[in-house]
Amino acid sequence: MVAPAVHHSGPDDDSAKRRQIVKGARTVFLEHGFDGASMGEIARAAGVSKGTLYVYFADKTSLFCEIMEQESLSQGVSAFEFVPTLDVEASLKVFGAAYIKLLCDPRGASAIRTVMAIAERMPEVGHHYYERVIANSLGKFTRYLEQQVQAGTLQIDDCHLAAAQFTKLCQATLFLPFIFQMTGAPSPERIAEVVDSATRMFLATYRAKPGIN
Amino acid sequence: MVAPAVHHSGPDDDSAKRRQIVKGARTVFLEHGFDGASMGEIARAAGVSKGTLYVYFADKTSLFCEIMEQESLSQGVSAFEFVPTLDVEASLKVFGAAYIKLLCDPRGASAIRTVMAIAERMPEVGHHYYERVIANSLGKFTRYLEQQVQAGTLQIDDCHLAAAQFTKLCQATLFLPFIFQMTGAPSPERIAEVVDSATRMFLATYRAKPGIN
Amino acid sequence: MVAPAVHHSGPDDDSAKRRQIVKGARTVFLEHGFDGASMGEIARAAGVSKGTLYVYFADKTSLFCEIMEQESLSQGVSAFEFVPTLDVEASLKVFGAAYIKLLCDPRGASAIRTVMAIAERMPEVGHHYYERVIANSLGKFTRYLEQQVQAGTLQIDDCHLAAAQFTKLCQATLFLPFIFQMTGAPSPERIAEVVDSATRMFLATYRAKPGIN
Amino acid sequence: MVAPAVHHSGPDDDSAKRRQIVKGARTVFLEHGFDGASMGEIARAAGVSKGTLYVYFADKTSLFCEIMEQESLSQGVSAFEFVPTLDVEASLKVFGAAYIKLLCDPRGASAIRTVMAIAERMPEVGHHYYERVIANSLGKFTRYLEQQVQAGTLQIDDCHLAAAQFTKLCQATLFLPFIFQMTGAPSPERIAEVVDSATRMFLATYRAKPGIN
DNA sequence: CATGAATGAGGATTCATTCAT
DNA sequence: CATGAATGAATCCTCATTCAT
Repeated sequence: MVAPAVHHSGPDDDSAKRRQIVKGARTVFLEHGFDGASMGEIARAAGVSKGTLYVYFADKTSLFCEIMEQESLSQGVSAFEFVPTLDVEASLKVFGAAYIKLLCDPRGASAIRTVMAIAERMPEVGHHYYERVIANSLGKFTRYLEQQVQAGTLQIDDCHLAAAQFTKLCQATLFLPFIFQMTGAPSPERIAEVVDSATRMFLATYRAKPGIN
Repeated sequence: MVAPAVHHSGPDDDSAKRRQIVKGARTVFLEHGFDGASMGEIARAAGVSKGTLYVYFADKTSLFCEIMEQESLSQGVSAFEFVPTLDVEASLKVFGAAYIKLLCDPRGASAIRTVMAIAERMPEVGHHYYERVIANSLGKFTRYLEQQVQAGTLQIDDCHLAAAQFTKLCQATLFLPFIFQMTGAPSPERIAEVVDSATRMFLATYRAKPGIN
Repeated sequence: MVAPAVHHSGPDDDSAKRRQIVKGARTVFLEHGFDGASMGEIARAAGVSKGTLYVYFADKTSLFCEIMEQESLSQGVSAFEFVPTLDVEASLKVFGAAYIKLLCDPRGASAIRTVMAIAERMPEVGHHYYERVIANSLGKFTRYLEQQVQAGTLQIDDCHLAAAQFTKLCQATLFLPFIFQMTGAPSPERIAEVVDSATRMFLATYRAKPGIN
Repeated sequence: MVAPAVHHSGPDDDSAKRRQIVKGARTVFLEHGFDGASMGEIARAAGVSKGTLYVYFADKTSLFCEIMEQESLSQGVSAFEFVPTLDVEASLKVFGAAYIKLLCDPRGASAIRTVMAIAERMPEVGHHYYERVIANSLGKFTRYLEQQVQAGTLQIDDCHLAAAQFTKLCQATLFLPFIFQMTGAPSPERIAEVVDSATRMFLATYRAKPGIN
C-alpha cells in the first residue's frame, strides 16, 4: 500500500520545501503582521520563488493560518511540566518565571501581537491560539492546583479561576509595558521579584489553613 | 489641558465634517486595524469623499494617530475617581468592576488590539496609549493605595506593584477570552464574582493586621 | 456713454485682482511648468482663493495661455530699438549683447523652457511666443539691416536670413550650456567676447565692399 | 563602452519586453513630456500592463531617465564622421546638413523639448543630454577644425567657439520655427541654402589668407 | 464678487495571484 | 514540481474644478 509513485515527492505536508516556506513566512508574519507582510518578502525570506508559495498554500490567508497554528502548537507544547519533588511554593515560582519568560520574549510577544491584531477579522486564528497556548497552559496549571487541593496543601474553590489569577499576578507590572514597547524584556531579577510577590499573595489566599479541617 | 493639536489639521479644527470623519475613521480603524483599513472605506463610513479626508488630515497615518490619541484620551478620562465615603473593600470592588467594564467593552478591546498591533511599527502610538490609559488609571489607583497605607488601613511595600496586581487579578479569567474573541463581553454577575475574588485575595495579602501596630 | 454701473467693477480685463493673479501665476508657471504648477500654489502665490482664480479665468489652460501671451508680449516690447547715431558695428554689438542678456537671464530662460515644453501639446502657445518674441525682434533687426543695405553700408541678399544668422552667432557657446543648466548666466565679459566675434564674422561677410559699387 | 546600467532594472536587462516598454515609453514621454505622460498611457503604448512597468523599472523617474539616456546615446553616436578626402567647404556642408537633419527631425526635436523642459527639476538629465549630444558632436567638429588649422587651411583662434558658431549659423532660420511648431521639418533644399550661406560666412571669416603667413 | 470646503476623476505604485515554460 | 514574468485590482494621494455661503 506504499505509494509506488516514482516522480511524486511534491507538496507533501512535510517536505523540506514546505518547512522552508513556513520558516520564512513565520519570520515575516511575526515581524510585520498579516497586512504588513508581502508574499514577495516571504518568498525571499524562504529562499523560494513566489510561485512555489502557491504550490504549497492556497493563498496568503492559508499560509498565515498555518503559521499561527504551528506557532500556537509550539508555544503550547513548550509549556510547563510540574515537578512532583518540588513543594508548592517552589513550583509556583518556577512555573511563574517560565511563564513570564515565554510571554516577554520578543518572539512570544510578536506572536501575541500578531494574533490579537487579527482576531477581529480572523476569529478562528484567535480561537486556536487561545485554546492551544492560553487555555492549554492554564489547563495544566489548573490540574496541578487540583492535585494540590486533593493533597490538602491548598484550599481552593475554583481552581480555574485561581490558575488564571496566578498567571495574571505574575504579569503584574511586567507584561504590558513590554508589549506596548515601553521597555525591553524584563530582567530575570525583576521577574523573580514579581513572581515572588505573586506567590506570596497566592499562598496567603489559598494555602490550606492547618487545623481548620 | 486641551489637546495641543500637534497634527496637521484642516480648515477647522473642530468642524462637524471633521468630527464626522473622525467618527467614521474610528469605526473602520478599530474594526480592521491600520493596514486593513482603506481610506476609501473610511470615506464611505464617514459619508464624505476621499478627497475631503485629505482636507482635514495630511495622510492616513495622521488620521490614525489622531484617532488613537482621542481614543486614549477618552478612555483615560473615563477613569475612576475614588469616593472617600466608601471603605476599602467597597472601593476596590467598585474600581475593579469599572475597570473590567472598560477593558471588556467591544470598543475598548478594539482599541487595545489596534494599538498593540501597531506598537511595533509606530511606537509613539503605543507609548501614548499606554501612558494615557494604562499608566494613568494605574497611577490614580496607586495613589489611592498610598493614601490607605498612610491611613493605616493597608500595609503595602510597593503600591505600584500592588495596584498592578489588583487590576490583573480582576482580569483573571475575563479579559483574555474576551480579547481573543472566545466570548462576548462578560456579564455583570461574572464580573462581580471575579472582582470579589480579587478583592478577597488583595485584602488577604495587604490588609493591615490589627494589633501588629 | 460712460458705463453708469454702480455695482459692477468685477472681472474686468484689467482689475487689480486680475493683475495679482497673473503675477502669481507667472511665477509659479515659469518655475514649475504647466503640469508641475498647481492651481493651489498659484492661488497662494497670488494671495487669493482658489475660487477666485476661476472668476477671472475659465480654467488652468486659459490662465496659462494668458500668462504666456503676456510674457511673450513683455519680452517682445522689451526688444530693441536701434539708435541711428551709432555706426553699424556698434549697433550690432549693442543689439547682440542685449539679446543674449534677455535670453540668458533666468526668467527669459524659464519662459523659453516652459513654452518649448508645451509647444507639442499647445501649438498656439508656441506660435504666439514665436511670433511675438522671436519673429518680432528678428523683424525689427531685419528692417534695420534693410535700412543699412539701402544706405549702402551693408551688402545682403536675404536680410531675414542674415538677421537670424547674427542672433545665432551671438548665442554660439553661451545659450545651450545655460539652458541645459550646465552653467549659470554668462558674465558680461564672456558675452562681450562672443558678441564681438559674431560682429566680426557678420561684417566680414556682409559689409559693403567699398569701390565695388 | 556599454552602458553600465546604473539604474534599477528588471528581470532581464535586455529582454524583448523591456525593449517593448522602452519603445512605448519613449513615444509617450517625447510626445507629452515627463509630467504629461502617465504610466497608464505608457503601459498601453507598450502593450503591457501597468504592473509590468514596475517589474522593469523602479518608478516613473527611472524609466524616464533611461529613455533620455538612450535617446542621448543614440543621437550622440549618430553624430558625424569627417571624411578626409573632402575639402573643407564640402566637409562643412555635409556636416551642417547632417546636423540640421538631426536637429529638425521630429524625434530629435521632441527629445530636445522634453529634456529642456525637465532640466530645471532634473539637472542630471539635462547634463547627460548636453554632454552626449551637444558637447559630443561639437567636440568632434572642434577637433576637425583644429586639424584644419594645423594643416593651414583654416585660421582660427578659438576653435570651440568657431565650431559653435558654425552649428548656430546652420540653424539660422530653420531650427526655431521648427521647434516652436511653426512649420514641419525643413526641406532638403531649404537646408542646403542655409548651410551654404553658413559655409560662406564661416569661410569668409576663417579661411586662411594666402600669403599672410 | 470672493471664499474655501468639498468633490471625484485620475495618477503613481504595490502586491496577491496566475500561468507558460 | 519550480520558476518568475506578467497581471490588474486596489491603495494612497493630488488637484482641477464647482458651489453654497
